[in-house]
Amino acid sequence: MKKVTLQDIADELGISKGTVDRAIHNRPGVSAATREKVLNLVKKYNYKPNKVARLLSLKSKMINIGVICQSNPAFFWNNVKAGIKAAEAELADFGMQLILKELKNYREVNELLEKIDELTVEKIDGLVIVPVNSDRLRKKINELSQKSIAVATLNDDITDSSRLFYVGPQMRQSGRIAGELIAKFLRLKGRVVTLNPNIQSLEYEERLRGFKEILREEYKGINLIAEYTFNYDALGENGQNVIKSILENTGEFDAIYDVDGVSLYDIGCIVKNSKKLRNAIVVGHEVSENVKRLMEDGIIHACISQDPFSQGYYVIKLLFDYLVEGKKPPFDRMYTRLDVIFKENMISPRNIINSYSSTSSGPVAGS
Amino acid sequence: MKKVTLQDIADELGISKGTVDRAIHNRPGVSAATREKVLNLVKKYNYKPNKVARLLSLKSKMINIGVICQSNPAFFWNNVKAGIKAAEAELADFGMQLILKELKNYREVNELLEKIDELTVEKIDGLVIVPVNSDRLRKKINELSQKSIAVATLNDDITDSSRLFYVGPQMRQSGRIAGELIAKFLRLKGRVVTLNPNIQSLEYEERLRGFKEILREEYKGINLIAEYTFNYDALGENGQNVIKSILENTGEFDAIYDVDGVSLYDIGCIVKNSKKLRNAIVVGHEVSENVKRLMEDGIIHACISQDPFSQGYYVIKLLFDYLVEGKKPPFDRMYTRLDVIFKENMISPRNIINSYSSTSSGPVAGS
DNA sequence: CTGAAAGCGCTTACAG
DNA sequence: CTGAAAGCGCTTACAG
Repeated sequence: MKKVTLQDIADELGISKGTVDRAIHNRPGVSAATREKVLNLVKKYNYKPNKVARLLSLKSKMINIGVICQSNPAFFWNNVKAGIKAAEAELADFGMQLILKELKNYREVNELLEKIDELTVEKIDGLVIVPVNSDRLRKKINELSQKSIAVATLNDDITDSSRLFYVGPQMRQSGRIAGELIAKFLRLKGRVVTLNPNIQSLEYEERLRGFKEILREEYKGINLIAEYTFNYDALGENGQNVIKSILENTGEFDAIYDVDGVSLYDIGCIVKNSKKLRNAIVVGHEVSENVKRLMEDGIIHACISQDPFSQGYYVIKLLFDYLVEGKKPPFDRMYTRLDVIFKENMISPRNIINSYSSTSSGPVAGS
Repeated sequence: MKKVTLQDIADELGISKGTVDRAIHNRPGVSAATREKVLNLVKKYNYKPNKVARLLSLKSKMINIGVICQSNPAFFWNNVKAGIKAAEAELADFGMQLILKELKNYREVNELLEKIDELTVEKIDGLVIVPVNSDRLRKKINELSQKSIAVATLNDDITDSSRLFYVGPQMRQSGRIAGELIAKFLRLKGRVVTLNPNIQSLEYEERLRGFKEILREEYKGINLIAEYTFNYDALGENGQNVIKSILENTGEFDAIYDVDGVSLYDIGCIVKNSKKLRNAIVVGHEVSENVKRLMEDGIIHACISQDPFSQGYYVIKLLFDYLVEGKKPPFDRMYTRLDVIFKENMISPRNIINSYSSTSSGPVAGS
């Protein structure tokens, strides 16, 4: 009934706990014969080292994790950071130390490489980054793994690199959801316009691909009548007016899919303030406080959220597990939930456990 | 830089760690003067006892938690149990022992009371139940708290009892979401029929209340043209035919809201197999494998899920925290997420972190 | 290759 | 009211 301990196994074999420990963790300095005897008993009793004891005794060697994350848009990355902090709070007692850096610029490889170098000077065991698609970064990641610094990617991925695992959304799927929502809001028949960000980003490309794919495959009654591609930020002050007149001059349509995760509020305002557009159904990504207001108004019908809190939380937890146990996540790509957010399930009451704080290190209540 | 320990504080004051420990945890046998000195330093250094060390030393006194949960419908309660098991796996090393009992009958107070008595014989520190609305149960809960057994309610609540906290859904809100979904699927205009379970249940009543409330307040274009109340199970073999003919004879309508969480598949089948009903939009609660199939077919448009995994997971985590730290959850009612499930975000790939297993005791991958 | 011992940071009988 | 010591279960230098 009582759980088997290291001591029990040592006693039964008449050897010391030290040796049992060495055998179990495949450390050098145990004879093949002894190792086998130990492993047999371990299997027989299904012995698992007690984690609490293990972590306590491991405390002497702190584990350092460096994180470099984005800062914009704040409504999104603040939630990611909240997740990171929650994991930090939990794991501090387990011997983890976190160094968090934020990028000033949006997806700029030079700044990213600089910060990586700053962190490696501080002797880190693991690193979390939001990668950009760059060969210099690829090379850097490979260098790091040479030095056996484990690298995890967060929110976006970089192919053909030696990064250990990815935590983030299923990008294409999130565009497919957008397609399904619009199709169902239109009772399977209608015309839609997409607004595409003019930024090179795997995420945006994949969303759009997913959106088109599902309309083509399953919702043939929905016509994609126009795609407008522009860099909303670059339009500056005039942005709203420009987009407004483009949309108003598009002819009849029923819905707008806004592909990026930053312009949704502005697009919503355009629709709200235009008699002609007022009845268009708007679907987009990520819920900011401003977006919530437009959902209250009924202007934005639904949003797809990629659970930023969990992204931050789990990338740290998983990396820590790897560094402590040598245990890789079960999948190369660990996907976070894609939540469909309506007015009535916008997470607002603070007592929602979307994640929750606890002694024994559960997630902390999200933003 | 280094974290302050009990020893550090003891050294600085020239007293023993034992005394510091006693002062911090408000245990008897410390002079007021000493206690004050200690607490001052604790505040100064913002000292928090190391959890890992604490739990390891606490191991001697195991904490026993009894859980009595439902078994039907299995597709729902299996997920709840998966959450319970995940919490158990995590907390076993922290000194928690779980005794899980399942009820054979659906919400039957006698069986529940029996099981409670069985558990109290085994000396439990905490108890989790799915309550029914009964004065005998109320009395029993009060008895238990007299004996300082902490009781938490799961999935359903019981008012005016001394239960410590509730973990489960926001019932009324989930009916409101159903209303919003149907309204948006119908472009704010149409006729709806509700199917109400003929079972006394706070949950069902509240859902229906929420549904009607939101139609009245916000979606005035949606007409509730009929409410059918019946006990689907009691109809037996003929159930489908009976409901089918009722629905077919109802006159024109556009959508069906199925209020309970068990009949959804059957209702979907009825709609699927009836020419007349085929175009009705179906919205309901909880996603079983069968329901998934009808979502694939496009028969069921969307489901509302109350995150059964988290219900099981967090009720255990929170209760354990209370028993170990004496720390009550921040809210009397801790709500789980209400997820809106579409075909494209049905959680199926196993690498979705809807929760995830980790060393340091994160949630385990849900079902 | 193996053992004995010290240590991780906290808690708790046991003495005084 | 307070201290010294043992213990939770594992890991790791240090000897041999």
